[in-house]
Amino acid sequence: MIDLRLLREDPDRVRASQRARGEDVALVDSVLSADERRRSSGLRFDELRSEQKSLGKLIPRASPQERQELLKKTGELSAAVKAAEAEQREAEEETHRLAMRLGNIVHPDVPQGGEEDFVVLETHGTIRDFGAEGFDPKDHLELGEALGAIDVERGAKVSGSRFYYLTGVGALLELALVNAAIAQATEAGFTPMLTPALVRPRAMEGTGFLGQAAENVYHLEKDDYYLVGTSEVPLAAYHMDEIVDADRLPLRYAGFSPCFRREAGTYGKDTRGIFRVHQFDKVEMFSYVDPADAENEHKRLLEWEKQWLTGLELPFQVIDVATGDLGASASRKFDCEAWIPTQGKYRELTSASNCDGFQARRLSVRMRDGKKVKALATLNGTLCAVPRTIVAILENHQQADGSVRVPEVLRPYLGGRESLEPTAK
RNA sequence: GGAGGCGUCGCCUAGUCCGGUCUAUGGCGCCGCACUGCUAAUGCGGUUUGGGGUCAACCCCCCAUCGAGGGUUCAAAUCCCUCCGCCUCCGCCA
Repeated sequence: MIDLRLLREDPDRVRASQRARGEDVALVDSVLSADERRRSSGLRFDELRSEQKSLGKLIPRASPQERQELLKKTGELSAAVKAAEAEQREAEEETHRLAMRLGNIVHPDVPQGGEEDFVVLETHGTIRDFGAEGFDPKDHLELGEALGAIDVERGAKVSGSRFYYLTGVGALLELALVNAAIAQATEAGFTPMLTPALVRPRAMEGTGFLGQAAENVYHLEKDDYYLVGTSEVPLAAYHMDEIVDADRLPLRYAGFSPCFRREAGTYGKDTRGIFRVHQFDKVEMFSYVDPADAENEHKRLLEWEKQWLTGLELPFQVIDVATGDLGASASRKFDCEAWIPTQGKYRELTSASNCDGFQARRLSVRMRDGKKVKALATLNGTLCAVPRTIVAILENHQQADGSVRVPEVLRPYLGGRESLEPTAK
């Protein structure tokens, strides 16, 4: 939810933001008028209720005639109060319902446009020239199958398309990645967290995933649980309804959880291998900070992601995601995209979002700064989304003989192994 | 799945049987002031959150808030109903 006070003071800014996102601009005025109705109906209720209370207090000590009179008056007031209360509540719900549909205010530096209009901020690492090395790179699935690391056929047999098994060294590789990622995050001061994968509607809605993103969320109808698409959800909701003392900030958590995504509307996209799947594990960084520190924290998250990818020796670029591709809750988003040799392009591996107070207001997470209580800022950034990282590692570090070199940072977590070798079959 | 208990403004807690004097008690913690040669002790005052009014700001005022929602009533922390959460015991099961 955006700051309604800001909306009242500077509606044009909110309109501009909605327009940039490609969302309904008229919604801004609907929210404004609903909010005005909320204010005036609340005022009326407060007055009536005040009168009713003060008269009611006189009743126990009143003389019999006075009592008759008072009962008559308060009886009439009672009906009026009920009506006013109903109207107030209705206006409040309407305001909330409409306001929840507004996306976050977009940061002024975000490039305008859609998915293709991102701006490349940085490029890191060197793309290998396989031609010069004298062989054609194999794709991650071919490599993974030869290593006995990935089994998508049985994944499909058991669970359908976009499911997979990680087997043998594939399973070990995931565990190594997760351990290495958690180690890096812990070193940086994050608290490691294992989080629930099933959450209630409020957590899902508060994090901003039940808007346009709703079609990509699994829902267990019988129990009204949602399967999280990222541990961002349980981490954002972790401090729901709490007031955090300013001197405890920043709070940094590194969540590890399975992630579930319906991938609706992606038919035919990335169908081969494990680049785009319905279930995967991910290590996610999540920060609660003072809003004044949010932009700096955003940069810090990005730096940790770059450190991670650099350690894995992957060539990648950093992009500033355009307005139309931000998602509801981010005011700005940096993605790190790793080079995928067989696709000949950079693909998203990590994503760092600054949500400002958007999630915090929806989830009622606030901070106490001296006497004042205000919404704090939340940010999140991927550290390691396992399958995509495996894709990038296999393809970028493959050797002519079909083996895969293990980057040094991972070796301690793979029993010192320096390369993954194809299994004889 | 079955039985019982509990949920009060940071934490603990009084109040609920018997509706109004609850403007929710007291303690701890915290903040301010005073005092003492110093951080201690003591005294006094303050200290839920949200919405609104007024305001340059502070102050002040009003309304809501006793897990959530409904009901009864002129009036609900208190009575009734539903739901949620936590705890204990039993059964079953990783």
